[in-house]
Amino acid sequence: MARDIYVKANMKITDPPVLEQLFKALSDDTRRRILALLASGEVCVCNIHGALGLPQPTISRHLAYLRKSGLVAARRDGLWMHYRLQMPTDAGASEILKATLEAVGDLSAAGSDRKTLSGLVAIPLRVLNAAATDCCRR
Amino acid sequence: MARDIYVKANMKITDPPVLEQLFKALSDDTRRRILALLASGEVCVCNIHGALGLPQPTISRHLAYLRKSGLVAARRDGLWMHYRLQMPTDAGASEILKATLEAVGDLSAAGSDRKTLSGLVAIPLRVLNAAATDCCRR
DNA sequence: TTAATATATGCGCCAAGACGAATATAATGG
DNA sequence: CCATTATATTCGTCTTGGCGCATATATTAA
Repeated sequence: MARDIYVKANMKITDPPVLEQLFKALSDDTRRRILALLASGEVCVCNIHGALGLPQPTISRHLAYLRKSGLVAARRDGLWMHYRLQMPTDAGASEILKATLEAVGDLSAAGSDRKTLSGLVAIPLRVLNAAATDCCRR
Repeated sequence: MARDIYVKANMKITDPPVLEQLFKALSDDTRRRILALLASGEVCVCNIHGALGLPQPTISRHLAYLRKSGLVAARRDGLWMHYRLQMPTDAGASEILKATLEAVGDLSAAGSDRKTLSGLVAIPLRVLNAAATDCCRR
């Protein structure tokens, strides 16, 4: 099980702009809270708004930022917009995001957000917690 | 400056400011190249300057930023300042940084920087590569 | 002391981006 | 059609932080 140390021929190609965008997206606390929430599954804007307790335009603008960064995807359902996590196709970026979700998921803010969301959508907190934990391990 | 908060009996939680600073630090390409270079070991400012091919004040200011972020440490040796990586004490931040170093280390820019550094310090490229690869696996 | 080298910092300018407040757009129902 | 609800965007303002350029500081040697 010798490991190759002369690796240069087929280097993985993480695009610098991909990392640039990723880290800028992760540089905001509100966006990290949103991503941590979406780790539990698809959530509609009004519930993100309700769970985080921040102004709706603020949520909307951060969601737009995350959409442009390719970290979330949206689905319209009548009046509601449901957002979900979208893991980067790039392997390196994906690993970084997973590590981030794991770290952020343990924050008290994330736990509190999930708790509030649990009340809003009538899903048991333990289910949301389990889904969030599961998300970063796959 | 406190880094960790202890909420429940034995549950360590990442302090938000730690992640905030980490991601801001990682949001710059030059800083990521510097960190990737330091993954090979301690490097003096003039060699970082030489390897990246960027103006010395630019390097110096980014190093100051990384120092304030707690990601690098400096050691003076006569005229020279040697910088080295300093892994965050926070477990979550540490995992994120490791994943980042692994992704960045595979970039062609990082490989090229190590190659130039190899010429400057007369250390075989394969040694630098091996050290960099080793750094993010521990 | 002065000179030389290595490193750090100050200044001016500029772009990204966060926020509050107001408003615009989209979809549905009456 | 109009009203309502959900979501998105625009505007003005402010802060952060990047860069180039010049200069300041630190250390060593002559």
